[in-house]
Amino acid sequence: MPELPEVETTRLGLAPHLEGRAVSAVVVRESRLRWPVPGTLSAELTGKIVRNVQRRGKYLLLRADNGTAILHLGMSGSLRIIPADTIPEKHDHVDLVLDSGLALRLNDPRRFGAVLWTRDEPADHWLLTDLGPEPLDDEFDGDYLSRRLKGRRAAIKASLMNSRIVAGIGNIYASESLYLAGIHPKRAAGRIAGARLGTLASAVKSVLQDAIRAGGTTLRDFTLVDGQPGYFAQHLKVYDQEGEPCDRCGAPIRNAVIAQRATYYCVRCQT
DNA sequence: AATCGCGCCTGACGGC
DNA sequence: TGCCGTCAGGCGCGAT
Repeated sequence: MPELPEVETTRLGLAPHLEGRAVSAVVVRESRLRWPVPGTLSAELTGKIVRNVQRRGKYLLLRADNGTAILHLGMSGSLRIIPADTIPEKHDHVDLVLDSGLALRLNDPRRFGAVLWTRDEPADHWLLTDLGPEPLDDEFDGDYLSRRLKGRRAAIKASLMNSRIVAGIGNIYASESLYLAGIHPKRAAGRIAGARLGTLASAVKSVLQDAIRAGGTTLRDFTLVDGQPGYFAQHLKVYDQEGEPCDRCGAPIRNAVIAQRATYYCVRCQT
């Protein structure tokens, strides 16, 4: 589920509840996530103040003075802020109880998400160290793409979803960005003219920013921290729109599998 | 070095 | 109603 815009809207919702608050307890009901929730998490975090909530790609970073909790939502995870005494429901795996009487609660039916802990700089953690630049940073532009995609024969859509090239773009926003840029998702990444890569970098930024503004995309599991859905699904031009007419030319949107993932595009507008 | 396919999980949905 | 196959927003790993 959650790609960069969903994680960012989650971060924006969490920050005012977490920043400056102490963690009064950590409850792990199910530690079998993508990687086991470390047994040391509670001892490390209890009594500590969350200094700030950051995001890197699709990772959320809860920074304390002695280390950082690294959270990932996988395919089906979501985080809520709830009264600490709320009865847990199915798949409510981890709570961080706060001294405010509220709690941060992770729900993740498929358990592809993660809760980890590091005492070091999170940027040096093995999960984050190889991540490409943030797509919303100035560093991510046509020149950067030109350098990184040179010679690559993989489909541009697979390259956009490659977190070593650029962080945070998943299946929905890869399709949407390529549609906005007018680039066929199957085109070899290394065979796109420089000017078009500039257009693509701008399209990625525009799509992500619009999605963040709308609160992200809710297809099924994803919710904002208050339990409300994100509304970007209404703005999707191609994703999950197979057979619907293209906004621009009216041709039916197609669905094809590229790099093992469903991909949506307009054959007429994307070349 | 780059790319591909697999597997980790649960749940929803369509066809029979 | 139930069973079965397919698919789903991610991502690391081993094989090629």
